[in-house]
Amino acid sequence: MKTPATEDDRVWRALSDGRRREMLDRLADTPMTTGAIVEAFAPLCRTGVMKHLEVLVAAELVVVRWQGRVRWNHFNPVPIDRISRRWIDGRRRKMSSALRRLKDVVELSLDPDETVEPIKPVKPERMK
Amino acid sequence: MKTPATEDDRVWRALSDGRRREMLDRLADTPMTTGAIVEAFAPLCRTGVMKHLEVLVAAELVVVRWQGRVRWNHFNPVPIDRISRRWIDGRRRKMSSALRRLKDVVELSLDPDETVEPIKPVKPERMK
DNA sequence: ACAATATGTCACAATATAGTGACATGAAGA
DNA sequence: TCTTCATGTCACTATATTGTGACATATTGT
Repeated sequence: MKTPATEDDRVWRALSDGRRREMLDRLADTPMTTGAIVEAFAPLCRTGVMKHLEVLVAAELVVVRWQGRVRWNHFNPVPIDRISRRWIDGRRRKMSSALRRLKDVVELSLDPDETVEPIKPVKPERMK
Repeated sequence: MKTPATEDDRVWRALSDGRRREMLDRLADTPMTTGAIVEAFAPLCRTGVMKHLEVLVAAELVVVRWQGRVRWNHFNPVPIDRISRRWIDGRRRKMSSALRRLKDVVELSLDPDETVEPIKPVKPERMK
């Protein structure tokens, strides 16, 4: 990504990592201190956990709250709701027509001139 | 990601890049040849475009169909629908209760012992 | 046969990301 | 005060991702 990174970009990026999705999943059940998260994600080291949390906080998927020396990490569902609306719900129509097109195309693939498997060009091993 | 990468992982990864999301957005309107995509995404070079397409194909978000020497790239909405169901719809309940918890916590933050802003520990500039 | 076209592959550089260990600091408790 | 605890920051390595140019190959049209 060379553009400045929008809010949505940060959310998608944050969600692209399975560990972070798992962290969110746990935090959606209940807020946790950083230490508790570290235990839950062993053998990943504490610094590693904190880096993931940093990404989640930057995306506003996690909200931090302090209680003395303890840091509580809270899941914030708003950003996910936002990208879900913008990207999923806002495209339902497009998607269903795309699906229809795709089905047509795949079914037509018995036509000798057209293939779904790219067995046509160059040496078969190269043009996979 | 050190684990083998599941189907869902590949989808999330693919969606984490804004360019790829934009490609999908266009392909959702209409299938395109690789050349047409390259034109649309100038000044990104052809090899760059193909790498993005490769990621999208690996995630099954794009289905390829050959017609002579021309490669048609079709958007496949199924994987997005899948992660949407598993991750968004399947967590609605969790999310709304998390939101309630979060609101409570944020409102309570007038309590002198508890803060949302991490202004407590260490030197203020360091413990951001 | 030949040239132009559309695509695939390779080798490489630049940058981003994930992860670790060492060290530092404020809070809480004895 | 002194010790432990929870956390933050820095320096560094390893790996992944992104991007480019050069070259190769099949298809199409002349």
